Amino acid sequence: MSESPVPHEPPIYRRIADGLRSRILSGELRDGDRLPGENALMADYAVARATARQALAVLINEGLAVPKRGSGVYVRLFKPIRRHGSRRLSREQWGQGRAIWDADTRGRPFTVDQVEVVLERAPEEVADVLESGEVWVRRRRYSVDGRPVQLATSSFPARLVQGSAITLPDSGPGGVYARLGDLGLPPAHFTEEVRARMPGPRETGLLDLPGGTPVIVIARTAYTAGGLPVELNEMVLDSAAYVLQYDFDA
Amino acid sequence: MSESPVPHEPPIYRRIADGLRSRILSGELRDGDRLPGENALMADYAVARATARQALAVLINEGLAVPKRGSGVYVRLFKPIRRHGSRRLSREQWGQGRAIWDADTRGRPFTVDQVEVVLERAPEEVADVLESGEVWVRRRRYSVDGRPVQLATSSFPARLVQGSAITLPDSGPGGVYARLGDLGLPPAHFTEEVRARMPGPRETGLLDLPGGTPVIVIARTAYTAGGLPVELNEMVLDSAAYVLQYDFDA
DNA sequence: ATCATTGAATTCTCTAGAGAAGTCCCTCAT
DNA sequence: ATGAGGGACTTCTCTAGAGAATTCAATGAT
Repeated sequence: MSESPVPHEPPIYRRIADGLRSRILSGELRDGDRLPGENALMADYAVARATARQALAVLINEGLAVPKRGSGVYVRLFKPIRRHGSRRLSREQWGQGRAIWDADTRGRPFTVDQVEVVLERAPEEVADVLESGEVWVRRRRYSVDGRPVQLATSSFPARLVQGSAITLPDSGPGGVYARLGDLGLPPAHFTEEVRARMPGPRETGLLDLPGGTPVIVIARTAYTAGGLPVELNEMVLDSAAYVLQYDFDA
Repeated sequence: MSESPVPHEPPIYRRIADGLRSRILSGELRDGDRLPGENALMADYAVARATARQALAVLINEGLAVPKRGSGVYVRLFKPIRRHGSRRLSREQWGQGRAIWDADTRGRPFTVDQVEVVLERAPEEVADVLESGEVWVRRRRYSVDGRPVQLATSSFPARLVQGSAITLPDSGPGGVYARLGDLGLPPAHFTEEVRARMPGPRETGLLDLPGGTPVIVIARTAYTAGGLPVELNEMVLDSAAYVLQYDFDA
């Protein structure tokens, strides 16, 4: 009968989460600070353990907090790496080029953790793009400051790169693009498709992701000036570690 | 003393989730299919309700499943909209331009749900980019097929656009970019910064997001040929609804 | 000084149960 | 046929409690 004027009072765990969130966003709790844990919330709000956990899970899920088992729950810091799509058009020449989000890569070199180079049958999507059933695949993991931030899987049409250093773990000076140049197939054009989603268990493990961190997935296709696809690079990025930047003209 | 040869047997809820996930990825369970619910899992695996819920939460969190209260948990479908960064260089002219991810926008027009146009003091980050303390702000929400997919907040330096149709809810034919052209300030260059993260409660509400869906945040700055910043557009996208595409030359 | 051990604190996993709230379909009266 | 009303089923929220796994600092032995 009675229409409730307030559509719905949020549940307890949500109100606890809201309180903590506003303390984080207001700056009262700062990067790396410790949040009140399960026990503290149980005492403060007189709720059961599961309810306190649920409140913390909300913040962890939003990426605002990171749980450290046996230690506590902490406010998460965000210091992303800036990744430029097309360097050529980048901000230097455009206005002061102020950026919205802070980001430093200064003096933090990438290191390659794991490399694997194998000849494989291409899965259907890859075969479609590269117009090749057999591909050389280079899988690697990149880290910054010892922290894994990106997985990359590059595929090359086998018939084009057979015998080149692209099929070796060490692709030589200048990397695979220099080798493609040696083969008379220098990439002239790139297409990047960007998605975001939650990681699967494999990605969570390889990137050592805390809960509540999505991944950015980039599928980059490189074409020669003649329009021939020569590489498909699928990258999986820790979204907390990256800002992508793309510059283009109208 | 004894090193466990198996590093760690995963907990029950994770094994249940793994089983369901592989049934989804193998194609046995398809888009829109109903997953075994709490009660079914309790019976099948002889676990408590909370454990069954935890298993389902894993999949929901990965974006593989969507819960429908009172009804069940369903495998999620993914039919993204393709958003092009620079149309000018797009795939049409480059190879066959096969795409990795399917996407259709064909015949699904955008509609604008909500529009708000106000004069505001610019927050610090915005003021920095636009070099203006006062800005006209246009907030709107876009939907496709009645489903909200994007929030957009455009800011314009107040002193530049004062008196133009940009300050009105209906910006006229050709939109705000046409109006900037009328003012002698046509945008010539764009910079887009792209991030991904989990949504806050406001965004979850406005975009009607199910659990486990990250958002993509794009901050786009438009510059005139002279390098003057004329617009900052902050967009929040349902990541399950979008694929971004960027094309550029080497 | 350095290293190993202990113990308290913390998160993580799980059980058992209950009621609220929403969905869906079948049945019955109109 | 159409609509209203139940009733079964489902997810959602929450309580109470217990033990495992991990972290971290203090203590004690070398």
